Amino acid sequence: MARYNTHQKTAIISFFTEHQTKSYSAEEVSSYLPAIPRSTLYRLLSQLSAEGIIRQETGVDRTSLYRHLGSGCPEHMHIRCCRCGRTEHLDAETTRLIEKLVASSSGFEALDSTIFEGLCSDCMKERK
Amino acid sequence: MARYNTHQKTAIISFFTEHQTKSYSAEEVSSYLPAIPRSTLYRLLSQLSAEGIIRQETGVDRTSLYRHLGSGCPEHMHIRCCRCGRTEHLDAETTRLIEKLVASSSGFEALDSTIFEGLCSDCMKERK
DNA sequence: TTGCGTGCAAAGGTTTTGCATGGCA
DNA sequence: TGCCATGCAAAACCTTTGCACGCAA
Repeated sequence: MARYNTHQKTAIISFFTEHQTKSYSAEEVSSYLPAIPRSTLYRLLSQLSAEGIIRQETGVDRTSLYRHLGSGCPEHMHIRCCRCGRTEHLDAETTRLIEKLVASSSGFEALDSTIFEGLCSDCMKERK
Repeated sequence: MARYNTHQKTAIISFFTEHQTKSYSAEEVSSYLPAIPRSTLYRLLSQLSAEGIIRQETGVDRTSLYRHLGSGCPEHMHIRCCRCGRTEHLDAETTRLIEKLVASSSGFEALDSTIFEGLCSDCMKERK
């Protein structure tokens, strides 16, 4: 486990503390902290996830997104058409309902960042 | 859009027609059809997805999985801990309930292959 | 001083693409 | 015959890793 507090680590924690409104890709974090090389960035991102300071999610393009764990900023789940790629978001009410269902069924605290995959109405019509 | 019916395409369609019980990675399809190079395989996999013959999903490791679209084989959704990686599946009842919620909210036909990300009970405890 | 963390460069794995050739209609 | 699809190789992309050096404690 981590032992030292380096500037790099401190800088990344500060970044997430100051940016709690959304999730960021490694790319975005890097653009805010250009002095930190990618290798170190990924190492720290992974370490901070393990420490429970930030959390790692999967974005629509399947790359990682990172978010401050204490973020009090509820998001809504998305659904992406696996045929045409169209992505929409579910309303807040549905998102909360699903969170509750998942929690009571699995004991996990589901993230609001989940991306469902499915067929949109247009693509369902196309399907003979 | 596709025009020609080549053996490669026919072979892949046959593969999925005969294997409807689960989703397959490109790697797995390739092991069944070793004569088809990866580039062609990916091109056809993508084309068949667009044609609505198979569908493309995201696996736990974020690589693509492909499944016959007509598959009458219901699966259950999964939830994966974004801290420790532990993955469990939701029971069938919860899965169906969520599918209905998503459908009525978005008009999309949600896939049972969705993977939620969240914090498992152990990791929630560790979080101070 | 000790050994963990960093930085660099290179590798890893999946998926995509350019281009000349081959094969379906 | 005309054009689409294939095959090969190489690239693209995000992320990980090996290794020697630097720095926190």
